[in-house]
Amino acid sequence: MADIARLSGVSMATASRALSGASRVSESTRARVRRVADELSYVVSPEASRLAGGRTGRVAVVTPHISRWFFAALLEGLGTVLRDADLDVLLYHVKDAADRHRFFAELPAHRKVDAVVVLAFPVDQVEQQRLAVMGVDVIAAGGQIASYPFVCIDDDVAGRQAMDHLLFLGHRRIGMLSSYDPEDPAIAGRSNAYFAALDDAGIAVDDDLVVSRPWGADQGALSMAQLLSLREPPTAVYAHSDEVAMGALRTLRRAGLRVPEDMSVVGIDDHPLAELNDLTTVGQDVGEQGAVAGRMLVSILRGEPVDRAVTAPTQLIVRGSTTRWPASR
Amino acid sequence: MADIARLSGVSMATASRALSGASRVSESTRARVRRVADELSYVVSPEASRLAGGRTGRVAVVTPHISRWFFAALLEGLGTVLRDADLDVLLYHVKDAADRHRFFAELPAHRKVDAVVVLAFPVDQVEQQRLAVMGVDVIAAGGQIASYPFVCIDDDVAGRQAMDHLLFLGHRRIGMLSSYDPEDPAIAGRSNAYFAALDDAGIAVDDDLVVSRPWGADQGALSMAQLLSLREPPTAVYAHSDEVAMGALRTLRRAGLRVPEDMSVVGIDDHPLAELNDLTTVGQDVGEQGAVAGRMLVSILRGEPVDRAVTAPTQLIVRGSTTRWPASR
DNA sequence: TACCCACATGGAAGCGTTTGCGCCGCGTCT
DNA sequence: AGACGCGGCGCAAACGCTTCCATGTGGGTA
Repeated sequence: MADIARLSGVSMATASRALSGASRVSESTRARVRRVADELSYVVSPEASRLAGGRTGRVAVVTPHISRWFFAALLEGLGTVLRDADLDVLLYHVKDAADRHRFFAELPAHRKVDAVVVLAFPVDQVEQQRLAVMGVDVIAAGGQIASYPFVCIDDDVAGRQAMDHLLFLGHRRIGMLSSYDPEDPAIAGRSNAYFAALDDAGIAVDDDLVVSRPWGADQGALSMAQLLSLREPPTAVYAHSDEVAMGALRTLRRAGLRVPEDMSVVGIDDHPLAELNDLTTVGQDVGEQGAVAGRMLVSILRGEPVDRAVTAPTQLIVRGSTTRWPASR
Repeated sequence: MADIARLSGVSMATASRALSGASRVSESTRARVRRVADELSYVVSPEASRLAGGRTGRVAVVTPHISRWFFAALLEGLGTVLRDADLDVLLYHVKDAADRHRFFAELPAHRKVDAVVVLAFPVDQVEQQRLAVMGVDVIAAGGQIASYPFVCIDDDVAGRQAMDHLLFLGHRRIGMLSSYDPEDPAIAGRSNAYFAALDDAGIAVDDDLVVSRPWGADQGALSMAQLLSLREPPTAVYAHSDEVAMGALRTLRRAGLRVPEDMSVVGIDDHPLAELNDLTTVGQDVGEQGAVAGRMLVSILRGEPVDRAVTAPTQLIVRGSTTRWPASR
């Protein structure tokens, strides 16, 4: 930087101010310095810059999954906004309990970022305290954590949309393909919706119709099989996510059952491949949620006030996997 | 750091040495300093550390896609290895031509990383020169760039495995669902394999059987439809990727055609949902490729010599979407 | 026993910015 | 016309660490 200051005939102080933005420098000086810097393709050292007092310009994103569509889409939306705000994304993949423990114990992002974004997993009290020692802002995307600002869908609502659709179609015997995932908070809401909808419709819960397995398409296939092994299987199933529903679809196909005539299936998420499978689902715009989270974060870093909670809309998307019961002919 | 030096009764120089690793410090001193640091949950400032001379401990990963399974899986494998090596991942999503141009023009990662990993997209001469001004190591994963060390599958081989399978089953009239993607280098090899396989089998190419569209399941569906609009459709189709193949599967299902009896379908990649659709494919271990790339990178940063090219194995995975032609009964 | 050496440690000079403070000169207000 | 205010700019002190070089100590060697 000393060089470029000399070459543009100003002091380092002025050069710094010229390059770093809105301080009190004349427009002409700024332009000159900028031009010199460009010619030498010079960029300020982020380390030195940060050291001298300032932000790191980096944000940590911690996520339990990367290759799962939902998380990747969230990350994508988030990344776009952060990039536009000139923030770099430091990715922390916390894939299992061991990683998780290590992450919170060692806080690898400590002193490296201005904020952390937690993607769709709950953070317990102890972990929140650890996060607090980093002394940075935290927000949650795709999942809800009371202590931090967050953006996500309302799982109760989404679940109700799916269930009410099934009920409206005349189904009375509805199975639930429930997913549990130690890292995923979304589940409770989606399960609650099932019970609430049934309750409102005056239908008693049949425990046999609720099957719970880890998340995953293959697990969905197994869950569906379990329902098909019942003396009296359901006429429709509500899956916690599209991947699970797609697994169920396979089992149904293999069993020679017709969808939707013999069995209606509804999922949640509107996964890109859901359309291919003609799956009725409750859609959400995951990328947009990531983007909203990104914008919130930028505001927070600017010191502006933000909503502590934003709920993303969900909407039933009717495709060919659901129909009236008994099926009209 | 001054604090922890004082508290452990040593100079800053010694404290620094104790914390940073293998310099000449007595074991007892080191332990004492470490303990004090832990108690105060102190970590060295990466900025200051870097500024004083040293690596950034960061690696840039630049990728054209995030939510596409292949890229996410690559990233996942890569991230795991880099994390174990105490390297942070800075994610750069270069989603379109504009992003791309901006990335190479501004080099946002300049001075921020020790190395950059390019995920499965070609970098032209001019761009390579830009990368060179960053003065860091570059490697490619999931795609091949002659100038840099890389790890990826051999697309010619993978394509041949798929095509030869179809040919072995007796198919003579084989369609190709080709994907083009300005960002994706893999395509040429997969197309070449088609022509080479046909040539070796003494079958003339019928241009009508080759349909080329942008990547994507929905595009695959359209491509398949195009083949079905032929006077004489093929008896089998070879898709450049599983997503495309799954799109084709939908079209076939809608057309009331049976797979594999009426039409065999083979893809490439072994996408997680391929199994659900009982899709025969040529599998590759994408996560492992990412991991290998990560290990290569770590070696390079250590100054160790590495292979400039590693080819990941691929293998035909036979499922239910392919069968003999004419179909036995 | 005297001397050399290796090893553990301390002192201090940077590393490349940002920024508080002060200085200078010009336009304005009275 | 003189004093005041303010914009534009330079000086130099941090920022928190690493590392070169010097110093002191104990053990081994002749």
